[in-house]
Amino acid sequence: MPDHNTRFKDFLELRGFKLTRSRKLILDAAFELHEHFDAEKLHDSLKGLNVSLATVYRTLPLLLDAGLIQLAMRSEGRDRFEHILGHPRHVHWICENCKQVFETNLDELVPRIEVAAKAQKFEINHINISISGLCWKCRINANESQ
Amino acid sequence: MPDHNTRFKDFLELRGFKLTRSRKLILDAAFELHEHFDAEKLHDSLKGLNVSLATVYRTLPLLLDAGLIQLAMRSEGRDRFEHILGHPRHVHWICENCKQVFETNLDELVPRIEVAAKAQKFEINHINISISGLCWKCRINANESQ
DNA sequence: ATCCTTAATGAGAATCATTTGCAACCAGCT
DNA sequence: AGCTGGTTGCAAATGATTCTCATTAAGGAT
Repeated sequence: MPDHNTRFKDFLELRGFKLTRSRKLILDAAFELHEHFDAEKLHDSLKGLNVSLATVYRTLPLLLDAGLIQLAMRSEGRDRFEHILGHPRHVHWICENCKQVFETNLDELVPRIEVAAKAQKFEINHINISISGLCWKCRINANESQ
Repeated sequence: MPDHNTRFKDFLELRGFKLTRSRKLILDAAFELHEHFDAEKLHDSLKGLNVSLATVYRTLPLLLDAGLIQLAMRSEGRDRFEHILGHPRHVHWICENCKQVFETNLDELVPRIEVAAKAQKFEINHINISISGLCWKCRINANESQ
């Protein structure tokens, strides 16, 4: 059984929630999508399996709480998630022009953030770093059209 | 004339937009609120001045583009902004329990981010760092109630 | 100062992601 | 197998944000 399955099972048990068919399907779908996804895309990937969009929305907070997925960003009016188990934390670089998202690792920044957390006795659950601007391709295009 | 006013004026001129009564009022209101605000709060602070909520929504992107405000975070389904002219960039620490927001400066992290940007030829326009978890007060309460 | 052109506004309707109410269902325990 | 309370699918509701459109008002030209 994959790691994320046992983790979800344990999480639900601890909270007194039930491991249902829909929840299992949603979790698996989230780990089969190897790109950012929103509620609708996740639901689409379950087409034909009779899982309602409402249940997808109801399950997303559980996956977040369980530390299985994280909110990658909000764009075009929707929340976009990504699964994180086994994935290193990373920074999101979002091009404001072409909307593409790039990722880099976050390792160098973490120790400094942890020092700041300790100083104010803050218990970190989640770090979100996103940087918006122009990717190299769009910079070139912007200069050409001047 | 305060700095933010001339900056907004110049920005609008450059883009061929008009400096209207509503826009002036909205800008001033944004700089009078010394806390995070969402569209509705900003609109409330203009009560009686006959500025419509739609215009507040229409002006927010202009203030963002002009670099006068920034999106501080999204919480409880709303976008929260803060004015930034003259304010140092900072990290947001958000307590998931009491929803309070704390701020620390960002100075130590910036140089490292800039190195990463240079490596991928990314032009940074905006850096957003928010960290969620538990503030020290809520940690204590959480432990007590176990 | 008045005209003119066109962007901008206020008010309300429309949109659309996300939530919720509810009756039927089923996971997990006895 | 029977209970029981959490869970679901569906449809309707919600609520932040956007859009429509008739009217108004910047700001350049006269």
